[in-house]
Amino acid sequence: MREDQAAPPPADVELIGRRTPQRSTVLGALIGSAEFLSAQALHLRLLAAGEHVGLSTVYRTLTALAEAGRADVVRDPGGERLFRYRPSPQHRHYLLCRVCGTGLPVDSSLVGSWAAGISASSGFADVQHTVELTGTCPDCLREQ
Amino acid sequence: MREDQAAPPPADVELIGRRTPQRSTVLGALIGSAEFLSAQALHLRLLAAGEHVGLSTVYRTLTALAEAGRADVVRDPGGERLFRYRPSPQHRHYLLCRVCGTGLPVDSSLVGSWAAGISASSGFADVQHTVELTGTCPDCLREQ
DNA sequence: GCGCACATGACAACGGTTCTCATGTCGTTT
DNA sequence: AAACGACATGAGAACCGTTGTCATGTGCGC
Repeated sequence: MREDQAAPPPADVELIGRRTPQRSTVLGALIGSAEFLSAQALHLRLLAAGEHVGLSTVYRTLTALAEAGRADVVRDPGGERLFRYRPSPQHRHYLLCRVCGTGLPVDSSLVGSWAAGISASSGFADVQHTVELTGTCPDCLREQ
Repeated sequence: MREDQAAPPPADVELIGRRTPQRSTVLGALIGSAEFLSAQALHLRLLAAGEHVGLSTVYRTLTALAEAGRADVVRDPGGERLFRYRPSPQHRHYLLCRVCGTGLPVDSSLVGSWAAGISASSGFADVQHTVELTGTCPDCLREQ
């Protein structure tokens, strides 16, 4: 972790559903993080920053955000779900650092068209794809 | 499920570690299934077939198989791990039916070289990739 | 055949996520 | 401004896949 803990409440970012202090807080923390965060990690951050938001609420908010396409979700090797705010509405893929969690967006148009081709030639309908790249980022590599 | 329940003990397939009836049974069931199976589903199948193998043993065997590169592992949307026997030693990708679980191997050399390219240009080390395609297979599509 | 390291299985423990439900509050309507 | 109803919250329990524990069993090299 290397950025701010408690992001100020986002002024102009659209919330989902009702505007409540808790949702603003969760969304703010998510936006304030450049890394992928688990729901629990985000919850701990908020607690550490003195913000009292229930774990259930964190889960609910993150899940809703993901469903609305406002967050990217990824699964770490342990099966935990990691969230990251997505400013742009398009489908993205990331190269994720296994050590610090930093996510580097990568160009995946190639994978997209590959998946589309598979979809067409296989006869399968409604084909979705998930691509996850993991590695060790240069920073973390240096610190070993 | 559309194939045999209790596969006969595999005669000539190399086991991992000691040759025990339980491992033969688990491996046999895995080989006998064309679909991806969860550890629990496989365990249930064995019970239904009258084979008494402990759930722990099923997990241990499948995990060992996966670590040895003898099985492909995939995560379903719920986070559950699905296993499938891998006859050939190479890295594979599958297009998975969300309804029946059937896995269709797909040509993924393109993705492999794409990942290798990303790896080289990003500065990340030890880059691994997981690609999961899911859809509805023609059979299941027809039955709706 | 002996012995021991490895394997097994019943069960408990664990960790992430979701559910429950009583209470609180946003925002709209009068 | 007050009231109301639908939605949101949070503490804790429940859930579920998975892994650990440990006493007992057994494959296999000697």
